[in-house]
Amino acid sequence: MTDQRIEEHAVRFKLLSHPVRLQILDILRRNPECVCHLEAVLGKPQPYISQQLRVLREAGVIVDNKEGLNVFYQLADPEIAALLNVALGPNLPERNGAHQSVLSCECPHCS
Amino acid sequence: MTDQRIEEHAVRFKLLSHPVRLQILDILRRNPECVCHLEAVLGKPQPYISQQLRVLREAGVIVDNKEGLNVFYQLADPEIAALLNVALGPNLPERNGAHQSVLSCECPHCS
DNA sequence: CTCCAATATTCAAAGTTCTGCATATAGTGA
DNA sequence: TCACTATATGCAGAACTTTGAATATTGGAG
Repeated sequence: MTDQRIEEHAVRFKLLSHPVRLQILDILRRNPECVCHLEAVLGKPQPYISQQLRVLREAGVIVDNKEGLNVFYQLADPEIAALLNVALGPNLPERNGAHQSVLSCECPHCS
Repeated sequence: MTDQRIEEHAVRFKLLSHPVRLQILDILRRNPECVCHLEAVLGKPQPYISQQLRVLREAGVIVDNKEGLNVFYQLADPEIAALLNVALGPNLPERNGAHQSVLSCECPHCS
């Protein structure tokens, strides 16, 4: 295992070592969701959510998908998905199935 | 997934997000090793290694085993082992088998 | 008991990350 | 075009991590 390879893995783990980012990834591994949805579920200010999304996006772990005014993010990294499966438990079909609407989110997918 | 549970997982990932700690864990998942061995392999000063070992020990991820003057550390957390298997690849038998002696290490296991 | 070798602890400076806030951009509909 | 809504960016202070250096502890040999 070269130093450079170890460093890359450490950087990946660092992405997962932040509670808000970890929670975002746990949500996105089930369904693509828009920023306003994450804002509603996590109860954090929107610029703060966007900043964490940027970190994940620039690392290539998630990708964004514009739908009108909304931006839907989804998990795009199978290795991260595998790590989440081991750490947080598998992404079960019953959790995975339907998109859970959230009252406080007004996006097209929730309303 | 409660906030507290997410927080605990984030803390675990943080342990793995440091290159030296990650490398230590990658070595220890193969064999128990003494501090002087890690010092020789990693090429870092001894107090520095001991500090990272303390972080891992206090988190309950490794345990120490005194043999005379030497202290041998080993991985003691199956969940961390599982994460390492997914991230760094499996701990193969051929890597796992014999303890690799290191010239610059003078401990009883190396000489 | 004294010395030596292995490991542990403490502390402080330098660097990084986190978080909140103010503001910018971009897409949509009137 | 203008106003509005959703999202993104930039920046700065606070908090935390990292790293190195000096020093302490512990256990064994003589």
